[in-house]
Amino acid sequence: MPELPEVETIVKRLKSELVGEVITRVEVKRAKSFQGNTKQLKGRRIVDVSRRAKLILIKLNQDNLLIHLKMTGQLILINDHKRLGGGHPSADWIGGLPSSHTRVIIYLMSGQVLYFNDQRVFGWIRQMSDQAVDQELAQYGPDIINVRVTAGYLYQRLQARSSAIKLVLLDSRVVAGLGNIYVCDGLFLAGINPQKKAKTVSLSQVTKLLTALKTVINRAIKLGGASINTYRQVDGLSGGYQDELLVYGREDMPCPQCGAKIERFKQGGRSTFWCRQCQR
DNA sequence: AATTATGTTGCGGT
DNA sequence: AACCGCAACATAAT
Repeated sequence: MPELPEVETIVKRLKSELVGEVITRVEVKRAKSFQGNTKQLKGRRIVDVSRRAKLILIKLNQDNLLIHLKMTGQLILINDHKRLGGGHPSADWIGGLPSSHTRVIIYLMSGQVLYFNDQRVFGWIRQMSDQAVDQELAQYGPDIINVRVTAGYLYQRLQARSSAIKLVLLDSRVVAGLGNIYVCDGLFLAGINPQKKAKTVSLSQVTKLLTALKTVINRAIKLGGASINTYRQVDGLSGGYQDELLVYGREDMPCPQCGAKIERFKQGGRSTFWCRQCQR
């Protein structure tokens, strides 16, 4: 899934394209992917698009559409059946649209069409009231790039946890927006062993860790996210961070700092990539 | 055929 | 309570 940088990239583009648009029709091709009343949504105006954690919030003049892309969700916007921004067709998205992975199609008054593709069908679009949205979002800790996340805050939260630092960073109740890619790369950049118990990470290490996490996150935002597998930007093109990965997905390749082999092992059922020389 | 996959939730056991 | 491993969701690629 898209992690924070990928969702942020999508949201920025959607905001500039969709604010002021009016929904003319919502077509649900897979019931599990959409919860709401499609008839009610007809005629609703999009007043804002924003991101919180890894969620996309499309605010309407009444109600909201809250979207989670989970592992394989894509939001691709087509203008009059031409891909936004032009360019020639490529392998940058999964087939023509709608594709066999298209789960929901949102038609807009201007003629633009928003496709929600989701190969694995873990993602969803939900029509929700303001109150329901607040309730849903309240369970998340602050975003990793929120100014409220200071080294002091993070240190305090880590102190309370005896599990491995890698696993605690993936806990969205502590900080939101981080996923496997950026946690692996952030821990590498900070020189911290992913297996180190969270409560044993010193304040100066936490300071370094926070800087490292923000560095990789902001770099990835600048590059339009990491297209490892199915992630695509709103125009269907790939991001660029996949070409700058430090350790994620680089098992057996040389460490960018010391040249030792990057290793992989499982934590919480998921792959952790790291350099045992550089991360202590 | 088995393993892997950017996420999250929930269950049972310790 | 905190923590852990594992399964579940559903699909495709290697």
